[in-house]
Amino acid sequence: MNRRRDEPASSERSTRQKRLIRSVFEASERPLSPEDVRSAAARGGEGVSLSTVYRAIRTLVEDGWLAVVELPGSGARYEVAGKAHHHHFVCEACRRVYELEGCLAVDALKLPRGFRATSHDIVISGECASCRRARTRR
Amino acid sequence: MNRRRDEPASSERSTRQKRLIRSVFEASERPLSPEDVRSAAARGGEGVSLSTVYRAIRTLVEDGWLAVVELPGSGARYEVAGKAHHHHFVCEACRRVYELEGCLAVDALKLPRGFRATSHDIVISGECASCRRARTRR
DNA sequence: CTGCGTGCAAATGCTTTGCAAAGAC
DNA sequence: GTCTTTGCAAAGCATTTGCACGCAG
Repeated sequence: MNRRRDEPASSERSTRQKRLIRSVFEASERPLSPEDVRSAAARGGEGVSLSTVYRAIRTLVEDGWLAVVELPGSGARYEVAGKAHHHHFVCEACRRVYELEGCLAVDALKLPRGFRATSHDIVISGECASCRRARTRR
Repeated sequence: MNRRRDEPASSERSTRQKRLIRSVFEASERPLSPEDVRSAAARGGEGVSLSTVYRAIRTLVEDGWLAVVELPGSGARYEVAGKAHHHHFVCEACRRVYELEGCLAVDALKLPRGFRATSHDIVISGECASCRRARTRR
């Protein structure tokens, strides 16, 4: 039904940079910012320029290969698309982003007459287990 | 229990600009961006500089008089705090922000062990009634 | 070869900050 | 008069874009 999600649009050229950027996302279990991607890519020897990361991300989002994750109080982050519908948890202490399972019945929120929803974003903020543990001694 | 929410902290001076900025928020029924505030304020003859708006907003948020509204894909907006708990709807066509009544039982989203939630943001995106009407002819 | 993709630097757009002048008390 | 607040311009950031060169096909 949808285009395959494991490769970019056909008209694009395969370059070292693009392959590297995609592998960084595939290896990550949490949403990444463009800078996260650049530094992660840099760790592997050959790097990528930030502008290339931005351009690649834009294309990958348009291709549907990446999903945008908007978080309150910080720039957008991205994660490989196609995962089961889920939402995120942001730890206010360490700023790490966790993926949560499942989704509320958002349909329960009644919209005004004539309004039609196409998507929703839910972000829970709080304190993650490791920060809590660290704070409450040990 | 909480500080009064109808006036700023006591140590601050009352200036024409601050009074104007607060009145703009009180007169608005939807969240405003700093630029929204500046232009709304400007309509009333005497204006305010953007930097003053930014400074006032920051103070008002710290005082708890304003609440921050984070929207996917655009800068933060602000609304007077103290309203009943609610969420927002962003029309993807006209970009207007509407307030929705009620709230889902967010507690239904199970957090991992040890995680503690302190707040949540829910934003529904879609098409509002007036844009839909305009699009479907008439 | 032909042309898309990349890196760098410059340009943006939004928000913050330094500083001298204006205003509140 | 003293100390806060304002406005403007400059500084910061994050993101985008123009361009010349390099690499994929």
